[in-house]
Amino acid sequence: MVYTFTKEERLNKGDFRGTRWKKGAETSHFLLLVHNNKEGRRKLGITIRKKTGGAVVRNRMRRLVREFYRLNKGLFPDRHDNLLKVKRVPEKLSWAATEKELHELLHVMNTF
RNA sequence: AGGGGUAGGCGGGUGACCGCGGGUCUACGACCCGAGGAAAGUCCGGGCAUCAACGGGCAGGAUGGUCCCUAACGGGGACUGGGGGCAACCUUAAGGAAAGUGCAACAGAAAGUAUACCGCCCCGUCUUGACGGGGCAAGGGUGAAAAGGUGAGGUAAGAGCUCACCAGUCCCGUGGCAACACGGGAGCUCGGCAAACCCCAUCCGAUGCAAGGCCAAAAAGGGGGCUGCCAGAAAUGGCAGCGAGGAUUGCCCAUCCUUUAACCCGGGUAGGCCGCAAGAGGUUCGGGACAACUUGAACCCAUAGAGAAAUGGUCACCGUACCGUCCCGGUCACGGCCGAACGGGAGACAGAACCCGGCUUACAACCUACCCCUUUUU
RNA sequence: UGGGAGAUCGUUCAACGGCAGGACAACGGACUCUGACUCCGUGAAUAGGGGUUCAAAUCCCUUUCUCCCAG
Repeated sequence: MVYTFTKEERLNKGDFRGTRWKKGAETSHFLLLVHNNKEGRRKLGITIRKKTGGAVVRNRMRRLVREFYRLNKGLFPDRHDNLLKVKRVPEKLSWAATEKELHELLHVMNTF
């Protein structure tokens, strides 16, 4: 297992347009959408609305999610675009709580 | 000891492992660099870039005590006047109301070339407390504001009618670069609001890096007008005018460009490259200035740069204020206080997007300097 | 990123610087056997802070929030 997250694994501007997403799993704070891509590579995109908080809060949330992806890459479906939407930000942004909730999210995802 | 004022500083540090963005090189790796004092709000100013034109006028906008600083500013400094505070100190959009237009609800007699409700005084009449004529604006009453204020003289009653002091206006003198201050004199007067229109003085071209420059795929699409005269057999060419289109900020004036030739012309999207990153820097010392600032020398820094956006995660240690425990020592007015030991203990506001100078707003904990007031002790 | 507009009862609209007013909704009463309709009445608001003025929803400054436009 390689613990990296390079530019090629990111979803870019063009990847969002005209894509039909399928709902993967949902928890109180996160929503995972997946889409079978043609590149044969696992890719990740994170979206947070501006209403959820200021720039500092949104940056911190995004970094926590990306760190989780980097360390638990095998849990995400391969050869798919993964779009993780942050519905709202928890009161306290801690690594332990985020990790726990994302594990639940992917457990639901992989059982179906 | 308590309370207050002013000016600042700082915005955790060290290490390990796993990662991210950019750059360089001997390139599957190594090395170096990688958020803030406000990066924020976008309220001002400047650099830079483009517009053939940074032409004129009107309109529009901004500023508003004086002098100075600055690249510039609506920023800063010092001083003057007004206001607040016992004081340290704070605060102030602070030009013009005899250039003009306007506004002042309600109340009140009257709200601006003053006026007379209750009143006061004189004269006349008669039914002796009313009516008529005249004088007055001191007192009452209304209002946010009532035509200088207080006291004395004066008078039929009164009034700057006269006098003293105070306030205001104008003139003169002295001091100051000036705003103004101080002193003297005159006549006694002619309110408030310009963050109402306005007048005066000073300043402002417009648009903004999604500016702008270069390269430019595929597919589609646009333009090459009309009249007159001349030349020519004709095709067509030349000149002039009109029109059309384009360019400039809201308007007007003046002005400019294009109107080619059967294949050219210009526009221009996706995408790519450039713009795109070492200076109006800081500290110390010396000179000038009350200061903002400026000047000379030395030293220190200063090279983040994406293009949907990089600085993260985990762990360990250090440790200030503070909190808790223990009971060891000291002190005691027996409430506590101080020192030591042990345990806990890093938290605020907040994320660069062309770059700087300010302003404004947000901000946990800690630290520094100076000053004022009150109380107690000596 | 740049430019512009706005914030008034629970909702939607008014208000030359001079007592914040309607409509719908809510509540109470009358009418009715009961309800609807109708009539009468009641409560409730100028986004926060500061300034100018005798007096501010209105004028000025500042903060917060919302909406629209360009690309």
